[in-house]
Amino acid sequence: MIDIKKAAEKGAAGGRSPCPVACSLDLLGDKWTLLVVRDLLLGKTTYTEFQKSPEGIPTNILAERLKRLQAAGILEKSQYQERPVRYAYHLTAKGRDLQPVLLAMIDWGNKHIPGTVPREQIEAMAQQLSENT
Amino acid sequence: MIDIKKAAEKGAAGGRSPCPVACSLDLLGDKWTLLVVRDLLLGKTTYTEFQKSPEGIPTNILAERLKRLQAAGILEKSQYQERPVRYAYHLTAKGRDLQPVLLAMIDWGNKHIPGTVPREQIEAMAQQLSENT
DNA sequence: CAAGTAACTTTCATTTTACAAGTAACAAAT
DNA sequence: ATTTGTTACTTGTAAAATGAAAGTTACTTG
Repeated sequence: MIDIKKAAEKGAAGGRSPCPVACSLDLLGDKWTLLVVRDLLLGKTTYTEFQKSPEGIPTNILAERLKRLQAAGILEKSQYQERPVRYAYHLTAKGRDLQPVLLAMIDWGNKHIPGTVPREQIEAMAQQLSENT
Repeated sequence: MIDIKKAAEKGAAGGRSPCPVACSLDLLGDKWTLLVVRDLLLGKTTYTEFQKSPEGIPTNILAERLKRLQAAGILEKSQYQERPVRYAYHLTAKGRDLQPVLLAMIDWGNKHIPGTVPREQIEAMAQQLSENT
């Protein structure tokens, strides 16, 4: 028998357990973090763009999440101009690898929550955003 | 142009926005809910089994999450014996449809968080649990 | 020079979470 | 028959996270 408690004693990535789901949730398990990742996958790059998303993320939460995601290596922050100084956020490969998680959530939402925007329409938005860059 | 703000006015499923990701997170976006779903997918069925998982979910949180997931139609609670009264929890079809989300998180965790239990080993555990029923 | 914009930070009331202990109903052991 | 154990919770409370609003800094535009 595989004893997950025993395996936990070794400790994986400092998480609650060595379960990949638990470890992922330690980083992504809240109401806002994956929405920021969603926006990044859609091609949004600036603090203000994230704020403008329809869910209305509180500005202090946004700042904290961006720091955490950067510390976790999911996104990178870069200054794209001086005077006035402006920053752009982009997903790393590690961050882009979260796309399957988001797609699975989109498919589940579309199937089980009536009135949700269909995946094709979301993919069309991503297309539009990357075009006007 | 697709105006997501306008679409939000119609309101989908009472969520923050009509985005399927946002709506899913309204229900699943925390550190514990998807761990309960994970346990259910692994074949665990009782309150005590959920409690015994290595992450150590607080008992009040577990009770609240089970109620929420039941109210959302993700799981069903049934009494499987009287004297003493005992309950079993099982996923509905809606709940089982969350498997792709969990699998995507497992794959991401395995790839990017060192020391996490590999998917094959988790699948083997699910097999074992369903065998001794 | 007043108003506006981007990117935050700070403050504080409210909500959620975590930890511990308690309860009820029954079963098994001494 | 009484103590001990098990299942399935509920209650209380301190600590942490969240949400809403206002403030800050740096710079541009009218």
